[in-house]
Amino acid sequence: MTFRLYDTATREVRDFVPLEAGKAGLYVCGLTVQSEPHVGHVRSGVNFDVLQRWLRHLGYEVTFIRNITDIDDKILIKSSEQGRPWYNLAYAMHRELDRAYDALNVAPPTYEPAATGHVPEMIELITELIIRGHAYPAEDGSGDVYFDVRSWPSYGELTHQGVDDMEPAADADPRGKRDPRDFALWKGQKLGSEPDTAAWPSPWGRGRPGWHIECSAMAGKYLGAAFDIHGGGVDLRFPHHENEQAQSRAAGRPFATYWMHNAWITTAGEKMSKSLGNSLTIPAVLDQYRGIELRYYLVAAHYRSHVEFSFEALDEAAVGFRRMEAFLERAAELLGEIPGGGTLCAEFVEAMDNDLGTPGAVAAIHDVVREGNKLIAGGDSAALRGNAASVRAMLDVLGLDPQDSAWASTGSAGEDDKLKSAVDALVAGLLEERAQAREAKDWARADAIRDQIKQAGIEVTDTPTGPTWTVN
RNA sequence: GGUGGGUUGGCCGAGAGGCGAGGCAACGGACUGCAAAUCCGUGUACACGGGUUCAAAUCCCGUACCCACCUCCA
Repeated sequence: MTFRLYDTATREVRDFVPLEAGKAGLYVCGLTVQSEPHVGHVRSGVNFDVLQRWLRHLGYEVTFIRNITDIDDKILIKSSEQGRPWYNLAYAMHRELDRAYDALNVAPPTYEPAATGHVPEMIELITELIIRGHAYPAEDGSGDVYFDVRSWPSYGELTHQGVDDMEPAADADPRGKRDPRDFALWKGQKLGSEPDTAAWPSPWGRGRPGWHIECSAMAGKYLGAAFDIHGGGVDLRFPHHENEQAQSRAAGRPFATYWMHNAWITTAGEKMSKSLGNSLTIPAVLDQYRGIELRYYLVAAHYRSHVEFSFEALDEAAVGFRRMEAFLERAAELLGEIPGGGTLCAEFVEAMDNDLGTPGAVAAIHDVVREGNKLIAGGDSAALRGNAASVRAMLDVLGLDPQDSAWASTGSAGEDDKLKSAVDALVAGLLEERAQAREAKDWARADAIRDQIKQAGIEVTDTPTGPTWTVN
């Protein structure tokens, strides 16, 4: 069975056929680093990380480019409000985003280019468009350069819209546009209101990039004129991706073969960007939940499904994930270590091949976990070994292997271990006493000891191999 | 006005013509001194109204409600 994915441009699930056998080029629109990342922002990071992992699992050599937009109107406005340089705000938020990705085990892309580092490539592309008659410098002397929508007959092809059906942008700045739908490739510096540091020299005077041009320029630089998959959030289909495709193709570059778009996460029925307080930023959520639990929550829904975020649903997801995790822990106690490289079960593979069907993949893991739990009763066995290895391997494809070093708590790990062995020594004596009471069938005494330990916040659980304890 | 997406059991969330994905919760049973965990079992779910079909949550027509995008929001 081949890998199939839903292509937004053709609106159908298609077989993935790479331009070059064995290789996959992937470009994903990353974030505009203007504020702290929230749950909605990282969904795209997690979704495309799963895509990357699946492609690698299938044996593709993946080149994954995810950009950072580090200059735009919002960054300039916000930084000015906060009284700090725009580049400081962008850099700080970029680091914040990296931390969020790390906390969710989102693997770094092959490269993460930033818009401000690619002005020459953009100028080159804009120049090409002007030469070919698809772009023009504004006639009002503003220094802007616009893409000429009317000059490109297939404009609107990605989102299946006719130019004449588009609502003319009422609020668009009409400075020197031939058509209100023309969009800016280059924005001339507004002297006085914008800092000098936010302007770069160009053939059309000092200025800064339009939004869309950066992605066309950077995708072209790192992936070539034609590449396999372009991804991003649904909101980017229009205008961003439509414009990227138009300006790239108008410059003679075939651009992406497949377009993938992830759906939204909303809260209280609204886009997070509108309704966001501070409670849903990644650092705030990670105060209450582990990164692996949040990632499981995100992966358990299909990437094209709208998710209504709630802490109740996140709670449930966390419980469901712990079922898998607890199985691996019990198996590890019996087996010593669970080997890597286990086989993926057929249902899992089928689900993943079908447009990254992570919900089905997760269900498949739960089924294998159930089998594994039955095998545990039989102690160490080849069957259990294979089963646990399989669970681990499947979780790993989803970036959810609890034993992945990426999840190791940073910094205080050694401290935790010391504390754990200290508590263990203290509890051991009490458990020994309880064991004797149980031996004598003195249940009242045994339960009293268990209650005493519980008072200290430690839960004792009896297992076939003896009692264990966990904090809280 | 244009272009898309959605409405599934108490909850989350898949599926896309025929056998009840999976998880959480609940209830019963097994196991356990009791718990916990685990396993087994228990559900007349597909917004509404028509239609097509031997068969519809799934296809078609209509209705209602919700959401997204329409030029710098993942």
